[in-house]
Amino acid sequence: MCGIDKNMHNSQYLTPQQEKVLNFIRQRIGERLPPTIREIGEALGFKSTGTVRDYLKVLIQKGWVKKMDNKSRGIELTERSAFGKIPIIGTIMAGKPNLAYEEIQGYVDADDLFLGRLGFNDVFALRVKGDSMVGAGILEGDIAVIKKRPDAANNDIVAALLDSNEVTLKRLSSRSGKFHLEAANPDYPPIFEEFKVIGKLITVIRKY
Amino acid sequence: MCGIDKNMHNSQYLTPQQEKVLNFIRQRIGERLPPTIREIGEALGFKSTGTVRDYLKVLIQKGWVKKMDNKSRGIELTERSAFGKIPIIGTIMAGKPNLAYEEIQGYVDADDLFLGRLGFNDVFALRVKGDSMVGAGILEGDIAVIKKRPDAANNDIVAALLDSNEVTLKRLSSRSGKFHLEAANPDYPPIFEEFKVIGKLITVIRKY
DNA sequence: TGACAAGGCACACATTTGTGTGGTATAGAT
DNA sequence: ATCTATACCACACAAATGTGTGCCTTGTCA
Repeated sequence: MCGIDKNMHNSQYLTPQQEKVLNFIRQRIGERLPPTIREIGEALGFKSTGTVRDYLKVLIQKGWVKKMDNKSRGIELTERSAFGKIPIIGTIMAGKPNLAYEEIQGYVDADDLFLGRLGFNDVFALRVKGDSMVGAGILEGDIAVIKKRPDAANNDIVAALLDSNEVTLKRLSSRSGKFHLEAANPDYPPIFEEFKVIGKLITVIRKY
Repeated sequence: MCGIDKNMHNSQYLTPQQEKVLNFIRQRIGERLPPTIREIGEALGFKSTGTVRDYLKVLIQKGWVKKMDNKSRGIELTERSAFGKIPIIGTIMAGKPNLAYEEIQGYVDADDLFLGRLGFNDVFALRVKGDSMVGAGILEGDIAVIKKRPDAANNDIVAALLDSNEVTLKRLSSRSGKFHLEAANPDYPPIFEEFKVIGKLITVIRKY
C-alpha cells in the first residue's frame, strides 16, 4: 500500500523522530504560531509535505495533537502536551505532607491565571515594595496583579490612591462604619486619610 | 484616489471601528490563533477583504499591530496591545507608598514568568496545603511552581520527596553539615529524615 | 466647493497551505 | 515469505489566504 499509517499500535509512546516533530510544534506554538506543514518539513529537513502529514497523523492518532481541518496553522496541542500550561501534580500538605507525586490533577493555564475572562485593559501589575503586607503573605518584590475598578468589598486587598498621589496596597476595612485601609503588619498603623480604590488584588506572583 | 489610507494623521488614537477590529484580533490571538483577513471580515460583518486590509494598514501605521508579509495568520500584536502581557505600572511601596500611577515600566509576560527558557517538561505546579511555610509568605492554597531536578542550593525552598512517599515544600538547610529540611513556621520542627529533592521553587502564585 | 479621512465594496490574481494519491527502503515480527 | 511500522519522497490539486487595483458614500474642515 503506502506509508500513510506510521504507527497504529503503540498508543501514546513516541519514537525519537516523532518526538522531534512534536517538540518542534510545541516550540512554535509556544513562541508564536502553530507551524504550517511546510514549515515543519523545512525545519526538520523533510522534503515532502507528505512526510510531515504522516507524522501529524501519528501524533493525532496517539493523542498528542489535534487538528482543525482545512485551516491554515490548524495544529493544536492536546492537554497532555500543552505548552504554557503547567501541570498541577498534587497538593503540598506543608504541615503534614501527604500526596503522591506524579498524579496530574489538572493544569494551570498561565494566561488564565491572570486574565481569566477579563478584558485586557482591566488588569495591570505592581511590584510590591516594603513590608506592610507581610501578614498577608505579600512580600517585597512580589508582583501584585490588580483588576481595575472592581467591586471591592470589605476585607479585600486593594490598590488605593492616596491624596498624596501615591499608590499603596492595603486591606480595605470598614470596622469603623466608614472604609479605611489597614496594613497586615502591626508596625504600620491604619490609614484613615482620603483615598480612592484603584483596583482589587486578584493575584500575587513571586519569582525566586 | 482610493480608500487605502484610512487614517494617516491621528497617530495612535483609534476610532471605534478600528478598536473593534483590534479587539477582535486581540481576542482571537488570546484564544488560539491570529485570525485571517477573511475571518476578521466575517466576524465583524465586512463583505470585502479590502476593507479588512485597510483596517490592518491603519492599525499597523498607528503601531498597534505588526504583520508578517505573505504569511497566513501573520498578524502580531505590538507590545502596547499585547494580550497575555500585564503592564507593570509601578512599584507599591507598601510601607511608605511612593509611586505615580499610570507609568508603564515594562511588561510581565505571563508565560515567561513560569517557563522562561525552560523546557516544557521541567516545570510543574503544586497546590500548597498547610501553614508550615507562612514565614516565607507561602500560604495554604498558593500554587507553587517547581523546576525539576535543578541545582538546589542551601537555603533554597524545595519540593522534597520523603521516605513516606509524600511530597513537602520546605527550605533546604545545611546548618548541621548535612542537608535537612526546615519549615518557615516555628510550630513545625526541622525534618532530619531521608528525603530526595524533587525540584526547586521558582514561582509562587496566589489567586484571590 | 474641494480636499481628505473614515468606512465601506467588488473582484482578479498570486501565494500559501492543506490534502490526496502513489511511490521507495529498511527492519522486525509471524 | 509476508505483513506491518518506521521513515522517507514526488507531485498534483484544491482550498485557504494575502495582495493589488479600482470604485462608492458620507461627513468635516479650510
